[in-house]
Amino acid sequence: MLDPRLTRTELEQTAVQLARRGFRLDTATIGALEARRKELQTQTQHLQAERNASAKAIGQAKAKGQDAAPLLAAVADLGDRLKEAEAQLTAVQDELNDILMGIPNIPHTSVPDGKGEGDNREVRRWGDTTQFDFTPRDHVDLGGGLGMLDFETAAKITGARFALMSGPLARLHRALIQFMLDLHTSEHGYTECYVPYLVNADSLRGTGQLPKFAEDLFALGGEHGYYLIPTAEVPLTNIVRDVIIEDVYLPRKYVAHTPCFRSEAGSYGKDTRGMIRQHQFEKVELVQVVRPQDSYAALETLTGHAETVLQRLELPYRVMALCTGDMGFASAKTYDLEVWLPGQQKYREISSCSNFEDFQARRLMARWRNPATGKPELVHTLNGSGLAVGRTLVAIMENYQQADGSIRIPQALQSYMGGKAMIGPD
RNA sequence: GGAGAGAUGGCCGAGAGGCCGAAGGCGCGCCCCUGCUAAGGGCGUAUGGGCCAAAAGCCCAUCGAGGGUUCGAAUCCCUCUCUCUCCGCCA
Repeated sequence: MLDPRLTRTELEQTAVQLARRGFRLDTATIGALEARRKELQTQTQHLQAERNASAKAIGQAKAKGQDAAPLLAAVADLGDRLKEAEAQLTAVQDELNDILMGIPNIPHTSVPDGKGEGDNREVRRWGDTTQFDFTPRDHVDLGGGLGMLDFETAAKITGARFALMSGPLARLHRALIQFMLDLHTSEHGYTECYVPYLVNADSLRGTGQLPKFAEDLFALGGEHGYYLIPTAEVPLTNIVRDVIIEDVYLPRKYVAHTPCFRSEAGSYGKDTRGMIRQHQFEKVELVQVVRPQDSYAALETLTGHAETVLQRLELPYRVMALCTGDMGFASAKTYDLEVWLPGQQKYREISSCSNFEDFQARRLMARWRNPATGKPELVHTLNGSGLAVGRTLVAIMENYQQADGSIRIPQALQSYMGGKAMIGPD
């Protein structure tokens, strides 16, 4: 959520900044609602003050044994008028709040302008694209050939967009998770967390998935109304919801491995082949909660932490600065990491690292006590995939494949694979 | 699933229709006193919001959440959430 002060006093300037990302701010409606809100709030508070004053007077009169009847008569209709005013105020505030909750974050000045994916800017590139003296296959053929990756059986068990892995490939998938967690905890200073995979609506509102993106989520029926997490960002970032953090405890750096569940509504013909886009996938997620003045430096280091995973695995990638039109709803600035996939002859997204500034913090009421002012102020939140495990597995399969369909195991993972250096058809 | 108890400020804890944004204590901050080992005194110490150019000031809201009763609710009534104890069940 944006600072309501922006839509109260700097409405036009805010509209200009939001237009950069293709969002049209309805300034006429907001301006009118704000004027109405102000009027109703003033009126309501006057009536409340009147009620408080007369209630006090009645109490004092009764305490002195005086007749309170005339005082009571004077406020006879006050309750009704107050109730009416409060109802109108609530209605306007709700309407305004609905609009406010649907406004995306303002892009940082360093974010390149653009409409979509094609306007993203390459920041740097690491490694050369893998060369083969045979025609490289994609992970679906490779996994199928090994008999360790099976989409048909997964479709029988559940449906489309699920995968069944088995044997050494399933172990490699698990090894990746252990490797990433060990790297981030022991070398990058993150605190490992185990978190709930089911969350309530408040948590999803806090990080910005609700109310606008309900169709992307899997919702559980029943009395609880819980949702399956689309990313560990939700439980990890919500650790600091409604919390005032003392300065000495900043920055907070959390890492968790979780499954992620996404309905992928609206992506029907996209990436239908293989493990790239699944309803369920594993991800190791990095979250940082930092002082506002530190958040842009933190975005660079956090992105670097995710890059380290790719470098240790010796997977070629590039870093893209997302343009204004391609950024997520809550983000002020995002870098995507794209890994080279020989099967597609393309760079594909494997991590997304974002600075949300105070956008999430405001919804979360996540604050720190600023020693300079002594007051609670909003923190800045960041997160990034470190990395998407399924896609990392795909990248390893495709980049480390041999002519015979076997797959070499990257050096960094061999200790997690019981010393094995190769996955072959046996 | 059954039975019971509870939720008050940074923490502990009182309060049982008006004098309560809330006693008292602890902690924390500032000031004073005293130098002889560890104390004494004073003051202050929640959050969000409105009016205002801003400050000051005034006002509103908040005692787990939401509704209700009342001129007036931390206090009475209803619903929900969470915590604890006992029993059952369970990985």
